[in-house]
Amino acid sequence: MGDTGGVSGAESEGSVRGTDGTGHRRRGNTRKRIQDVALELFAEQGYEKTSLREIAERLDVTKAALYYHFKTKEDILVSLFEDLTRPIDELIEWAGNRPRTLDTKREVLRRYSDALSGAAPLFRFMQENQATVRELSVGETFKSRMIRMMDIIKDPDAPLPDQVRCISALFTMHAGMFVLREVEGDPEEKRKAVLEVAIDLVTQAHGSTGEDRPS
Amino acid sequence: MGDTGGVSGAESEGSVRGTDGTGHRRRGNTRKRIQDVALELFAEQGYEKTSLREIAERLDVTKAALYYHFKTKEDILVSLFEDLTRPIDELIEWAGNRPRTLDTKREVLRRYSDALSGAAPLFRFMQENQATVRELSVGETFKSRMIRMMDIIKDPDAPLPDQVRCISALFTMHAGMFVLREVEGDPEEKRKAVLEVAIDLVTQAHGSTGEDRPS
Amino acid sequence: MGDTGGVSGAESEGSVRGTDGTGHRRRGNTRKRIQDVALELFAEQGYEKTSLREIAERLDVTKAALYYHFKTKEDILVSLFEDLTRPIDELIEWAGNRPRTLDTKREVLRRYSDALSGAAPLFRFMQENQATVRELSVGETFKSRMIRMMDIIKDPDAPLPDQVRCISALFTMHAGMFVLREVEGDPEEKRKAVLEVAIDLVTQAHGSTGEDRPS
Amino acid sequence: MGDTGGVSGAESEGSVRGTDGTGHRRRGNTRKRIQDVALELFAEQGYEKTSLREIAERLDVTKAALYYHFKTKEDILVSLFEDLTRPIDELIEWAGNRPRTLDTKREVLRRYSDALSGAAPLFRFMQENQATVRELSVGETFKSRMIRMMDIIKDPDAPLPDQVRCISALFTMHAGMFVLREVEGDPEEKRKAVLEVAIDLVTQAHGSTGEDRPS
DNA sequence: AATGAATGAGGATTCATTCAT
DNA sequence: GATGAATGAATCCTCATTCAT
Repeated sequence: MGDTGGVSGAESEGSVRGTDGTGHRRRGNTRKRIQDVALELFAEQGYEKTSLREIAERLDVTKAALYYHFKTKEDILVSLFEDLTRPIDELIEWAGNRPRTLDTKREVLRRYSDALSGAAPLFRFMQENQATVRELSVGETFKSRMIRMMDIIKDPDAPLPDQVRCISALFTMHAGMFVLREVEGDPEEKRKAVLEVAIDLVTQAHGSTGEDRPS
Repeated sequence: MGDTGGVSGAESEGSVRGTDGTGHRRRGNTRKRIQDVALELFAEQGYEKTSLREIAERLDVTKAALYYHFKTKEDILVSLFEDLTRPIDELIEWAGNRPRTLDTKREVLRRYSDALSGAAPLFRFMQENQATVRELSVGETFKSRMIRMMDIIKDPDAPLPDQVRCISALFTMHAGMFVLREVEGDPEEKRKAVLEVAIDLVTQAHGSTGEDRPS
Repeated sequence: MGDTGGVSGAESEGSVRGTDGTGHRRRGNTRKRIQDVALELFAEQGYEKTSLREIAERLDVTKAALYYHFKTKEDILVSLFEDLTRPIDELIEWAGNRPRTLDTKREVLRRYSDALSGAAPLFRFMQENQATVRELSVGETFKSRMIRMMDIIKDPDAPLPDQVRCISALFTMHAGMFVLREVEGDPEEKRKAVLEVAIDLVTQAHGSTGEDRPS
Repeated sequence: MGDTGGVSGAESEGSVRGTDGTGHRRRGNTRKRIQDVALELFAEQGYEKTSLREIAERLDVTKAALYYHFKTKEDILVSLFEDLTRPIDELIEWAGNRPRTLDTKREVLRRYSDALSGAAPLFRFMQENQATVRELSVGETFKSRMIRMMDIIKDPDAPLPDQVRCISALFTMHAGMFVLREVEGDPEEKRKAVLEVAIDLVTQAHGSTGEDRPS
């Protein structure tokens, strides 16, 4: 499992022995281990195909143990979502307090790209399990986030093709994450290429409306 | 569900000749009715969440009747896929026999747009159930179709951003189908806007390589 | 399949084209073909594991066609049983009208051996599906036949070991049919060896009671 | 069912400590209770005809409870087989380390008789469900056990009739178990009669080869 | 002499969840 | 902080059988 899949950034899975900062017998990492394994399996096989039995078996605990840490299966997903999408919430908040200039939008895309690659497996999961996720609570949450993102970069009064360009910019970034796994090349370079195209799209969209032109 | 969801174009669901109110002689079309209902439910709720019981109930037949017409649940999906993706197969074949000029690519996108909107629910389904579909036989088939499409419009030696533009063009068309349901506007106009953006993307990708320039 | 499996001795399965003796377009062999295939599958896989679908598929007819010829699945088995065990009925009748001398018993065993190898697959089936067959009508019939056979060769007042010898003689002949498939050697020779042992057993049983001694 | 059917010798079925009449706390022994009931039903009705529903109902638990204790239906049978055929494995091992004299063979038969009657219902089951068992994993296991037993008492270079005698000895013991239920008499006496006949058969087989003669 | 379409009953199996310990 | 044992509801699927044509 890659580190990007880790739920709490820095230390994940690996460091099992040792202290958790307080100097005590480190326990309490089970919750995170559950999240890690769940995310990995959800992303790999989908939400429905991943059973709690499977998660428990991988962790070598019983299903009942999962229920000590999470109220339901859905709750595991919710917790992942909350932990991992905070950067995006912050981005949305940050953008809310700024004028909707082209430069802002470009900066938004740059930051979004970072946020996305910091939680790639989760976003891949959301993308590949839309039908399932739609009837889960995170579905609503995710959708409203996306709508907020669109509000930020898309002008509802612009000509339709320009609106499409903005939507496309966002989706290109999402799709980029897993479609480009099929393409050769250094991941970081690919990310930059995707970002470049997304920025281009938004720039073009802006250009035709003629608000503030890029160089 | 619009008529585009119907499996064999013209008459769908509605026209049930024979005694329908009295007994239940609705001869011969049961197979198609199953496909129609299945597609509708698969697209709406996802593949896993749609049970054969539900399909059967909607049609007012028993589950066993479904098994008379299809060998397995997956088989229903396969049959839908085969029936509905024929136009895309033909498109791929057509494009295979042509030089890969910009004009060809644009024509491919135009035809692809038609093909897509002729089987919108199925494509929406494939998009929203990728995790599930990946381990189904249609998953492989679909993936190989997509790769063929990419071979047609994408130059593997072009700079990365241009390759991304091409991929983005394709995904914009896919995503356009269901994301734009959130946007106001006439469906046909939206389709045209999406197509315009996709063609633009491919054109730009082509331009920077400098093969054959558009006007 | 094999000729011993054929329901009516001489011509089975193979001769499809041609006339059925009257000079007409041979029809009416379907019933027999069903019996042949059913016996083959019953013997190979067991009664429960053999579905009517499978039988029908092998014959390239529909399940419904089977119901034209036989009232139920069980009925197919019953018909096989009736057709194939006639020789044994006749043997029992023949033996019923004779004194129970050692010579009679030996002759019974000889004839029994013939009868058995004339319907080997059916007997193999009966042996290997006793649990199933027990609750079928043929179960009762078969059991009563066996009891009659025992009455013929076994003396209820003989010492227990001698009674066992007689039972063993019969079972040796049954088991001989399929256990010896594991042993190398010419089938006809094996049959003779089995018969020899069976006769020996009955002879010994008789000897100790001292009725009429063999040479 | 007799105690010989019990899976773990001593206390079976009956002794259910805990509140049995009131609630349903009959802790810990559920696994064994499942085995007991399954064996009883398998032997009585056959493997296929015995549904997990039936087993569960008899135990007054849900089907799902069975799946807590056993992975599949087949697994229940496998567990019975493993638990109950250990004595025979030991016998085979014991015999493997000894010269193949007549005395050894006789001792083998004696011990085999004991082993058989210690797991009579299972052996009856194996005998009566051969067709079914053949495609189950225990089928292979059982067959290889039988072949090992034959290796021990049968000389592959002896004349065919003598080989048949040895096979017959083994089958007589198997068949003896359930065919003799039809014959009057004390079970223990019947067992001894069967053993005597089996030993006789092996002795005769040995005698004609002339290795080491009995008294 | 046979088919096409369907049914009702039941099969094994899996799942998320609960709760006393 | 976790387990062992169990449940209830649902899943896909298979089967023997029927009947109008």
